[in-house]
Amino acid sequence: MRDTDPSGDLPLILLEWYDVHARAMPWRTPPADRAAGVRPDPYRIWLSEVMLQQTTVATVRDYFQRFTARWPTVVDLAAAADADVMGEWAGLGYYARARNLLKCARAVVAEHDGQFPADHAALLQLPGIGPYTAAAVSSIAFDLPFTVLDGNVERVMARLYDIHTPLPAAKPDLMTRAEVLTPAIRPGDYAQAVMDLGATICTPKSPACGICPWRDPCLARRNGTAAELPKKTPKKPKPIRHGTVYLGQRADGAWLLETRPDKGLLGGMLGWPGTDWINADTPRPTGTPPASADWQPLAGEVRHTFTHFHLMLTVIHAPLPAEADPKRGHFVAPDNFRPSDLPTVMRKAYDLLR
DNA sequence: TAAACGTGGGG
DNA sequence: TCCCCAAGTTT
Repeated sequence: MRDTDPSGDLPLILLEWYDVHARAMPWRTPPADRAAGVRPDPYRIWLSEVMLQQTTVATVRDYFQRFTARWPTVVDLAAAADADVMGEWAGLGYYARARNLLKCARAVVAEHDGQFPADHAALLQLPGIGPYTAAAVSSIAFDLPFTVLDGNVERVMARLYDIHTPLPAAKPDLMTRAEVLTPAIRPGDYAQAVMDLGATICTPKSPACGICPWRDPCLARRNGTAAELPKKTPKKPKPIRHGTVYLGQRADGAWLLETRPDKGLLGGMLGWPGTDWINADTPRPTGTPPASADWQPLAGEVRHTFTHFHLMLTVIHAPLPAEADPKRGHFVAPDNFRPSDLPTVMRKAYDLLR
């Protein structure tokens, strides 16, 4: 019976699987605790969800621990200095998330009395909270019946219903299917269960269909198409860009750094002064250094790949005179300089000099 | 709608 | 080495 008309039992089957197989995570309230009445902390759910955007669980763990140790509540985070939050986020990527994280924390304090609203529409109005995160916080933190649609859920739905429309065009259809399945009971556990299923069983390559709790109703498994779903529109090739950064250090050890403008690539992050990064097949002549000094290029170069281009970075360094008055940037005393405050591409330039 | 926006790990 | 991928949002 369930083979031919399984729709009514699908959510229940997955929740039973989740009760046994839920992965432990620092921000997660296990299903047993949740059943005993333990409520998740909306601050920690929100923080983890923002960190998890386009980022693996393994990468997020350490950042989450450091953030919650340093800023235990949203009120603490709202009071933090911008540079401290950006420095703590360094290396996680997609730095607009960190800028919006602070804006959101301050909005929660200013507009919601320091408490995240248990209201999907209100959450959606906050900076950095889009359709996914609003649904995730609503369901996981407040157990409201909203449906998350992330990469995992898209993949699971595409396979469960054998949908061959390529992403992102298929999203509305996948969302409708996901919404129909979302149960009125335990929507928070259910949301995490579908994502866990996608992360551990219904994986992008070689899915473990044999041990999947939804193996019987899954149409793609029945049709042998699971491994090729979801279809995606082809990606555009990445061009190569070239640029130069200037690593200047005074005799007292202070480094010449700049805080990048809030908009654009690495916005709001600490970095080395340098040239624009220009599309080219070969390196460009170096630009104008931030201060007069005996600049010398380093052997080798920094290679780094961003979302939409490859970068070849020439690194130039110089000792700076004590009276140097740079046109750009500011000096950071060695006691205040943490290489870990730099975004990865800038840290690579520092590592090349070391 | 499409492009911009990071990084590290796995195959 | 290279390509794909990860619990997306903003413009």
